[in-house]
Amino acid sequence: MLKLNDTAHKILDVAEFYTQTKGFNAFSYKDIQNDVGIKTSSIHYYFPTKKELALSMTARYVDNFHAKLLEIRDLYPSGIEQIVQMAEVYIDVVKQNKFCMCGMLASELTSICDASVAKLIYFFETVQSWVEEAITLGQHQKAIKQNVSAKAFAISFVSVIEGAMLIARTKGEPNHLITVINNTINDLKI
Amino acid sequence: MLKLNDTAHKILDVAEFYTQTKGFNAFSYKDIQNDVGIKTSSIHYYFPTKKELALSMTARYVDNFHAKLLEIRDLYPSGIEQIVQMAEVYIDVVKQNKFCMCGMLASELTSICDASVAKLIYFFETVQSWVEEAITLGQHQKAIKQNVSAKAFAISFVSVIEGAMLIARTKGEPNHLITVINNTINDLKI
DNA sequence: GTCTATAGGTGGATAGAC
DNA sequence: GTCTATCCACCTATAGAC
Repeated sequence: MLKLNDTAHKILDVAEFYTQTKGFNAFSYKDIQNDVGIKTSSIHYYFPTKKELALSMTARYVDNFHAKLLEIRDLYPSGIEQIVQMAEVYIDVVKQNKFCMCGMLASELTSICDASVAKLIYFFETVQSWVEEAITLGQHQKAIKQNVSAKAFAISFVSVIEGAMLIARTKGEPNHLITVINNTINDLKI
Repeated sequence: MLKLNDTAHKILDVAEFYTQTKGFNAFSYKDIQNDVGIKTSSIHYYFPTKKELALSMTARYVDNFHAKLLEIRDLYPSGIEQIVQMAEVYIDVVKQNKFCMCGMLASELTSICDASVAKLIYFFETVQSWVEEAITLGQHQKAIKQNVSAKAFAISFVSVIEGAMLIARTKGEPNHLITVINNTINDLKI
């Protein structure tokens, strides 16, 4: 990720917020102007086009999210607890009436550039790999059923979270996501 | 659903196509004008506002999708085969580089009216109920594991399909969705 | 780096003729 | 029902002063 100054970060904060709450096509440079207190022309100084803004925003989000996952891995020695904590991150997102930024941009795929799409692909693969390793760890710790395929579970788990967030969103509360996560994790346990 | 004439249906066809491929916020009345061959002002004759267009489009889509599910139920006596056929419908959508309309609108939730949101909620509940009944049927037919909770499975299955469609979309091909579906259905079988 | 000013286009929507 | 004509607000983006 290129280094960004404070103003650039504030711009990305606002862009990120609107992307996760309303969608990338549902906010404008004027919205950023109002929230950051900087003119639209100054936003163009940092991000010449909206597509470039999307790329910087996505790159930063993907890096931050990955860092959060690595932090969870450091903090929790239990594989199953790592999965629970990761799920908690997503539940928090829905509690704030937000959607996963990468899920949102996946839906608005035609509005972003190829480099941003590549970041989305990398994001989902990274999260899947992280889940796969947590599952494998949990199996070594005899806390997760041995007949579960860590890889297959990881692929489905990321998908089910993304989908459940979307459905939870329609109801304005996270219960749907929480139910899906609880059922899925309970099925894992020995 | 209110009765619509041929022109209204053509307008909705185009709006539906763009919503599923690009998103509701990513097309304009001018796009419809170009594809249908009718001026934007005439579109407003049928659908005074874009939000009303969204509502009619959603209502029609939800009805059509439900009819398709009932048709599958009529055609296939096997519960497990009903699930396979339902999954096939979603795979076809992704093959056309489309996303589920209701998933798309769930992401763009802030751009539609409350009545449309209610249709989305109804849609996901309807599909879940249909899946639940197919699972219960498959269990009576001794083709699906008895220890599976039909209700819990249905909730997760709809979520996993929506999420897997979104992730498959980033790669431009349906393999991710197909993998998730195959893994999920294989786990069901006795 | 941030501003004013503005270009040039597109958005949804309306009035009124036919 | 469909058209022409038009409104005006908004959009992304740029030029150039400070």
